[in-house]
Amino acid sequence: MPDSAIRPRKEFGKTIAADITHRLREEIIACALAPNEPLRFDVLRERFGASFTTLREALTALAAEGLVDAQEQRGFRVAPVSRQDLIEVTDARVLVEVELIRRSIERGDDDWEIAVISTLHRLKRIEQRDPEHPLRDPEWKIAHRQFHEALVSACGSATLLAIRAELFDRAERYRHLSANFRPRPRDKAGEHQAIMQAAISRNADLAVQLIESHIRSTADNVATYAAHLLDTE
Amino acid sequence: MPDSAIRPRKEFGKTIAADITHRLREEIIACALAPNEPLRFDVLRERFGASFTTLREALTALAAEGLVDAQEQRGFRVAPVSRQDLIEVTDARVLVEVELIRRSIERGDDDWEIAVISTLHRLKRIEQRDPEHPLRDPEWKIAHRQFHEALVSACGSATLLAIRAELFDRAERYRHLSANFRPRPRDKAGEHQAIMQAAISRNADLAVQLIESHIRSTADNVATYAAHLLDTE
DNA sequence: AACGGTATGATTTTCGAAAATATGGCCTGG
DNA sequence: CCAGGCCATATTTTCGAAAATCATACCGTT
Repeated sequence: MPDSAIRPRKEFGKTIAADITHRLREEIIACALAPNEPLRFDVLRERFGASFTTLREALTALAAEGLVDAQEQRGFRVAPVSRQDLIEVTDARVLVEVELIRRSIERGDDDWEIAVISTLHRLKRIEQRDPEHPLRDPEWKIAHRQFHEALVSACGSATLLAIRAELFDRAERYRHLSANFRPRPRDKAGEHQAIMQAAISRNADLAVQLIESHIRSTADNVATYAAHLLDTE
Repeated sequence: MPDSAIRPRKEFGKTIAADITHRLREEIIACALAPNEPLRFDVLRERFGASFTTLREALTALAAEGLVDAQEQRGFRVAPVSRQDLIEVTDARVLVEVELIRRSIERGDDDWEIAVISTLHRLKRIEQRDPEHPLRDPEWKIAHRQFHEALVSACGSATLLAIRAELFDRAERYRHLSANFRPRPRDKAGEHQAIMQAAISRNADLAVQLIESHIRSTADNVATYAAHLLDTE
């Protein structure tokens, strides 16, 4: 049969709702939809070509993830940003990520080591090929995410990994927020390399320390260069 | 005007969807809807008197909370239980709760102390009045939840509190799971009292230690008395 | 002119029908 | 008798219209 007769437009998941959830999440994280921006159904309907209820389902899911703010009877909007929220997300990330790194270093097997090494390798390749601002490169974003995921992938707790993933998304939105105003990326390549080495050599204390300062210094960077976007009243 | 003319049936939130989310969550936590039970729309439609899309929205939200399992194109079901999941939830709770207790003890003011003391007082009152199995008493459940919430309420992080609340719900479902098979509740009153005293006297290390064993021993209890429900294959 | 209430338009929220998809039984060929 | 494909039925998923709710401008009264 002809495969693309009408094509009920599904790219990510199997359901349209899951697909739209995915696309909306990406756009919010990338700040293509700005913080606080109202998410009106007319607009979304035209933009994503789905019906009210399907969109509503996607927005509800994102509200549970903390990327969307649901105001009952008054619609949805992109979750606001604030210095306080940035601090909370950063602290929570440190708490969780530190625990997961420790567990992964303790439990990780050969496959884990291979995953850490190879994801870092790919990340470095992309950085060499294209040394400009990495956050604008979708490939870099994916590789970066996969490296950090690989680091904690051997922790053994799907529950904590899910929490970690949500916090990572929320933090990435802040990184995008400041990306346009940051002068130059600092030496992330070196930091990633050091973290990898500490992890592979099973030096948990060092890895934890490096991860924590990696997370915190990134957040500090955001806080300074996106200050004008965070202190709004 | 006549207030209950037709009454569009809204008890909890302002929207029907939020109300149904709330009611469904309660029933799942209380195991009125058993783990793994399929959540078919016909049945839910009759039970909650809402339409497909409204129910779908509620189920999607609960899926994001980890209480419902969404199988694309094959509907929803109550999230399964397992020994592994119980361990993960318990470990995650310890990680988060310990951190929040520390912060609350450090930052808590007079109002915090009052909240901790008064919520414990109410809890003890209810336990005296009705010393049988407390999980069957909705008032005890609320009071118990409020005491534990009060303990961490001064932590200063809405983000971590939200994560904590989700984990608390998931753990409470396991407690209900074993409630019917547990011979007698152990001395929770004493444990709560000790935790309160450690917190109020700002003995963080002791409070942390007590909370951790409180959480872990409850989980151990569940693991033993609900063993036949956890080791299914 | 200021205030309060009301009508109007805009927007969200809910509904049940219709389309899409999965499930289970049946039939055929080996 | 079993395996594999096909049709019928059950169930989920999506849609756009209709109801409910909110926001705003208007009008009359003080």
